[in-house]
Order: sequence, then C-alpha cells, then structure tokens
Amino acid sequence: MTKSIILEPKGPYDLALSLRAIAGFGTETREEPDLYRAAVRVGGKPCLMQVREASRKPLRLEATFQPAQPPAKMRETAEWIMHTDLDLRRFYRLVRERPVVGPIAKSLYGLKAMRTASLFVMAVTAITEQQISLAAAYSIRQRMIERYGEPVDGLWAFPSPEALAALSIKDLKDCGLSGRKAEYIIGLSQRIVEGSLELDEMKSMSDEDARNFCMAIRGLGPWAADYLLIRGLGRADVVPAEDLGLQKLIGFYMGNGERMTTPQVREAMMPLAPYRGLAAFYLMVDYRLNHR
DNA sequence: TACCAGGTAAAAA
DNA sequence: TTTTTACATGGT
Repeated sequence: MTKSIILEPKGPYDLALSLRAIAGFGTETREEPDLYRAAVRVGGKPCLMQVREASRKPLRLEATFQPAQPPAKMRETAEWIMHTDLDLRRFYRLVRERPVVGPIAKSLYGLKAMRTASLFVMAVTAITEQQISLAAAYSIRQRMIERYGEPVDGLWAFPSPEALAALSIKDLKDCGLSGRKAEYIIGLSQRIVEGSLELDEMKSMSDEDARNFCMAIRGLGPWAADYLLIRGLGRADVVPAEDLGLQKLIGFYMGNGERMTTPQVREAMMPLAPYRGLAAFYLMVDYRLNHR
C-alpha cells in the first residue's frame, strides 16, 4: 500500500511561512523549516503524518503517513489539516486597500493556519486553556498527554476519547486540572465514546449553528465555542472576541494600544467580514514574528 | 509574596 | 433574574 498522496491546494500557500508562524504552538506537531510533522489519529489509530512541498508552479504538497493508511483516509485527513480548500486570493482582494491588515496580508502572502486533526483535540485543549495562562495550560496538558496519549516517533498522539473517558476525576486532577475541568473532559469523552455526541456534525453546519452546538456541551462556553470554530473548524469569519489575547492584539493594531472590550473587538473587526477570523490570525502572526 | 493569566457553571442574593 | 464565587499551575 502506498503511503504518500499529493495535495493540490487552491491558491497561494507558503508552507515554510505557515510553519514558522506556528512554531512552538503544539505538542502533537513539530515544525522544521520545510517539513510539517504531526501525530494524528486515523480511524482511532495513531500515526505520523509528514507534509512537505513536492513542487512549486503548480504548488503540490506531498503527505506521507506512517504506517500507511487507505488513500481516501490519508487524503481526507491531510486536506483537512492543511486547509487545502481555503483560497486566500479572495481574502487578499478584500483587505488589499485596508489599513493595517492590507500591508500585513501582503507581507505574509501564502500564510495559512493548519487545523487540528480532530475537533476532540481542540475541545479538550480549549477546556485546559480556560482562565489560566497558556503556559500553565500547556504544562498541564503535557502531563495529560504523556500519561494518557501514545508516543509516535518522538511526538505524542493526543489521548483518545476512550482513554480519557475511562479516567477518574483524580487522575486528571493529578495532571494539574481543576476538578471542574476534569469533569468537563471526562463527560465530553464519555458522550463521544457512547455515541451521544458527534463533534464532526459541526463540519456541515453554519457558523451560528456550530457555535450553538458547542455551547450546548457542558464545559464549553462562548469563548471555547469561538475558539473551536476558528482553530478546530478553521472558520475564516469567526473571531473569539471574548479572548484576552485577542483583545490585547486588536487593541494594539486597531486601537490605542490598550486592551479592548469584547464589543470593541467585534466592532473593530466588522469591516473584515467574511474573513474576520483569518484577518485576526494574520495580525497574531505578524505580532509573533515582528513585535515580540 | 502576591497577583494575574487567551472562562465556566453553579451557588447565592 | 442578576451577581458572586471557586477553581488549578506558571510566570513575574
């Protein structure tokens, strides 16, 4: 069985830039200058996915899976993660004449955000990141991953819903989570395992419906819903306006430098519809690369 | 040492 | 119905 497939992304896509932009973000991924490596699950089984540029003009990406998976599964997984269906040209046309975002979009030409392999990963990640600093959340999550995930060639496949559903509150508290968050994560995992919740249903929903779907899940509020929509689903128009980091970011680029309120963020991003979330991502990357 | 950090659900008023 | 509270670790 062949273990590689070729992807043909729509429009511009600078893989090296996109890797640089997210360097140091996650644990299930590792970034080298020209190679994206991620521990993903295909059909529940952990495997290593590696993506590199196969050709320019026309741009083609090669995705390799170890162990090899059915071609249709490899394609579906890689296209989802790499966001090949997103055509940046329409976004660039929209922001070309706009102050701040226009020049930044031009300087980051070809930048895309990778998605997480599964919405479950993103949902659990969002729960861990509630209220406490990203650094604290990272170390808590890392303990959880190394205890209950699976090693994949130097990376860690995120714990499966089955693995987390079987844990006790104490198991997760011992990783550093609050009792409340432990309940959220175990409850979410159990619903997925027993089949009463299918997060992938959101893939075919409107932004609004998907947001409501999220918020109906115990442990996911408005912030987590928006966070999951933009980062997990890759919805280009979604802005987590409740997000502390984003409030500071938008205040820096489009305000007086002070942190904005939630309504202020919403208002400031309004002209960038239907690419508000993508625009915010470009600002975040510009900040990470040029102002830190 | 405090205090804040990319929130949320449940209790109390 | 609206307001207040408890919560975990890491950085400064």
